Amino acid sequence: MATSIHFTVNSSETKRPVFFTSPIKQIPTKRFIISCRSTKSPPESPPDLSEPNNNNKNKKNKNPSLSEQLKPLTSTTLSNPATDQPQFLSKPKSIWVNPAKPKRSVLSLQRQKRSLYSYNPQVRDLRLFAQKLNDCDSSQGAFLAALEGIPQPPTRENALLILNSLKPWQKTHMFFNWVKAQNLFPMETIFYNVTMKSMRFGRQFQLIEELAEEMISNGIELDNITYSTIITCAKRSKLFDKAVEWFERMYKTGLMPDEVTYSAILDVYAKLGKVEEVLSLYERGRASGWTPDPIAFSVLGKMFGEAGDYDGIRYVLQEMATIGVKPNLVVYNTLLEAMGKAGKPGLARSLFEEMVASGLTPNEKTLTALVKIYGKARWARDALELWERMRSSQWPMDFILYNTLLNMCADLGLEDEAKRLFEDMKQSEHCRPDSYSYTAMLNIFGSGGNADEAMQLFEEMSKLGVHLNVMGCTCLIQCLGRAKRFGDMVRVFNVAVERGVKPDDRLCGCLLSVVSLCEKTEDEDMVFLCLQQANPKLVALVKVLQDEKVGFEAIKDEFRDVIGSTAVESRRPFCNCLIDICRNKNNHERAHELLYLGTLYGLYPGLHNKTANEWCLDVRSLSIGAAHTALEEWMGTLYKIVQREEALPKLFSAQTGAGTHKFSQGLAHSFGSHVKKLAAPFRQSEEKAGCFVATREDLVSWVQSQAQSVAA
DNA sequence: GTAGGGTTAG
Repeated sequence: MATSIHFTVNSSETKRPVFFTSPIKQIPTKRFIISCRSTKSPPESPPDLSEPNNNNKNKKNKNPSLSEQLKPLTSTTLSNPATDQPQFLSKPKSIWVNPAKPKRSVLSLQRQKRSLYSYNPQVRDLRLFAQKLNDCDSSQGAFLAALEGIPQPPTRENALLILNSLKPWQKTHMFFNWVKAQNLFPMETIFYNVTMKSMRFGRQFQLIEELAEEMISNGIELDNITYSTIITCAKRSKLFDKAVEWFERMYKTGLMPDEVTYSAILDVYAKLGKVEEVLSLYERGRASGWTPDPIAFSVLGKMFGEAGDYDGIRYVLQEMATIGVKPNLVVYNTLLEAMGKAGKPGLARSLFEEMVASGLTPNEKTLTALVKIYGKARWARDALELWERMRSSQWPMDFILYNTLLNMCADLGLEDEAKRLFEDMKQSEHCRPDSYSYTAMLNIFGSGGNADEAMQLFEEMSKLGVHLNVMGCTCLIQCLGRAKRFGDMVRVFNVAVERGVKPDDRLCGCLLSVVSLCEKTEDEDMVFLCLQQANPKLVALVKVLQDEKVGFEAIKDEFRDVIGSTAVESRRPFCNCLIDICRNKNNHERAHELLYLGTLYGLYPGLHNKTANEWCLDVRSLSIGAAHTALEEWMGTLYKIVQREEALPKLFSAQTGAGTHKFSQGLAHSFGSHVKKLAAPFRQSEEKAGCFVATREDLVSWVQSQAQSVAA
C-alpha cells in the first residue's frame, strides 16, 4: 500500500484562500483509492440502472437496490489496490470525471422542476381564511366548523394555497382529507408532498408512510420531492432503516434520485456512521458527472467531524478546492465544529480567519463553535481576543453563544469577564440567564473561592425561581466547604434536595471532600448527616476506616463494594478523599492501605511511569493527602531498590502540575513542603513548573545518609 | 405564498 502520496494543489490561483494553498501532505490511502476508482470501469458489468423513463415492462425486477450496487463497488474499490496504485500516483488530478467515458449514472443531474404557480387574485382572502383555520381550536369538530366558512368550493390552486399555509400538522392533515372527500379534482402528487412536509414538522413518519402507500395503491406518482420528504422525515425521527428502505424502493421503481434526494441519503448513511458507504456513494455520484454543492460537503464535513477524522476534513476541503466549490457559512460552521472534534484548535483558527477574509460574516453558530474550541484548548488569549472582536464587529450573539462563553470563562477561570457577560445577559431582551447560565457562574465563583458571591447567586436564584441543578449544587457545596461555611453548606444541600435535586456521585464526592476539610467533630457530623441521605454506604465505609480493630481484608471488601457501585468518574475522587480523611486523623497506615487498594482497582493508572532514562511519579490527579502518601511509598520503594543495588535510571521526577485554578495550585506547594519534611532529594525544576527532579546521584547519596542516620 | 437536502451547549 502506498504510504506517502504527496501532491500539491495548483497554486496558480493566487486568490485562493490561504488554507487551500497549503500542500496536502498525505491523503489517507484507503480513501484515495476509493477516489481513484471512480474513473475506471469496474471489472464487473456496470450496475443495471434503468433510466427513469425507460418503458421496459420488466424494469422493476431489473433495477438493483442500493446495497446491491454498493456491493460490487466496495469490493472492487477496496480489494484491488495493487493494480490501481501506479496510475494515481502519477496522475492524481485525473481521478475525476472523464467526459469521454461516461459512466452509468447513479443520480440524475437535472434537479426535479417544481411546478409554477400562476398569480391568484384571491390570495389575500385565502390567506385570511387559512389564518382563521390556524387560529381555531385543533379539535376535528372545531376545524370542520371553521371550514364551513370557506367562501366557495376550492379550486385546485386555492386548495393548494390553503394547504401550504396550515399548521400544525393535524390541521394540514384534516384539510387534506376534507379536500380529498370533496372530490372536486384529482389529488395529484403535489397535494401529498405538501401534506407530507407538514407531517414532517410533527415527526409523523407513520402517517407519511401511510400516505405514500396510499399514493402507490391509487397510482399516484411518487417523485423526488416525495421520496426526499419521506427520507428526511425518517432520518429526523432516527428511523434510519426506514430511510434506506425508501431510498431503495425509489431505485427499484426506476426513478433516479436527483441531487437533493441524493444528499439526503448521504446524510442518512453519515448519521449511521457508515463512512465507507457515504464515500462510495459520493464517488459514484462524482463519476456520474455530479458537481456536489455546499450542502453535500456540509454532510461530509459533519460526518468526519463526528468521527474526529482530521484526514477526512482535509479531504472535504481538498475536494471543494479541486471542484471549485466555495464553502458557504454553513460549510465553514460544520468544518469548524469538525476541527474542534478532531482536536485541531490551530487549524480551526486559521479556517475561521480564512472565512472572515473571504467576506463572510460569522453567525452565532460559527462563534459558538470557535469559543468552545478555544475554551477546550485553554486558549485564553485567543478566546478573549475573539470576544473583543465579537463586540467591536457587532457580530450576532444568542443565548447559546452567551452560555458557551460563560462555560469557556469557567474552564479558564476568567471571573471578571464572566461577570460582565452575565450582566450583559441580564440586561438583554432575548438572552436572559437560565439555569445553565447560573450554573456556569456558580462554577466560576466556586472554583475561584468566592463564597459570598456564590451565595448571593444562590439567593437570587431562589428569588427568581431559577432551577438549581445538581451541578450548580455541587459547585456551591464545594465552595462553601472550602470557605468552611458548613452551616450554609448544609442549608444549601437541604434546600436543593427539597427542590428535587437528586444527589449523584459527584455531589457525594464533593461532600466527602468537605468531610476531609472539617476540623471540629460537630462540623463533621453536620456534613455526615447530608452524606447519610445521599450515600449511606459511603458513610459506613468512613466509619469502618476509622475503626482500628477492623483488619485490612475487611476494609478491602467494604472498599470494593462501595467503589464498585460508584460512577467511574467519581471513583478516584472518592479514594483521594478517603485518604485525606485518614491522614487528617493521623491514620497514615490506613492511608497507605487505601492508596494500595486504589492502585489495585485501577483508580490510579499512570501513577508510575518508567523509561530507561527516567522514572516518574505523576500525582497530578491525586489529592494532597494522596500525593503525600504516594511520595512516601515511592521513597520507600526507591530506598529498597538502591539498597539492593538494582539498576537505576539517570533521572527521577515527580509531576504535580502547575494548576490552572486557584485551588488546584496548592498541590505543587504542599508536595514541595512534604519533600522537605521527608528530606527527599527532589528540587523544583527551573524549566517546568510543577515538576520536581532528582538525579541518580542525588538519590543514592540520600539513601546513604538515611542509612547512616538509621545506623547512628 | 409558492411541495424536497446541510450547521450551535449543558
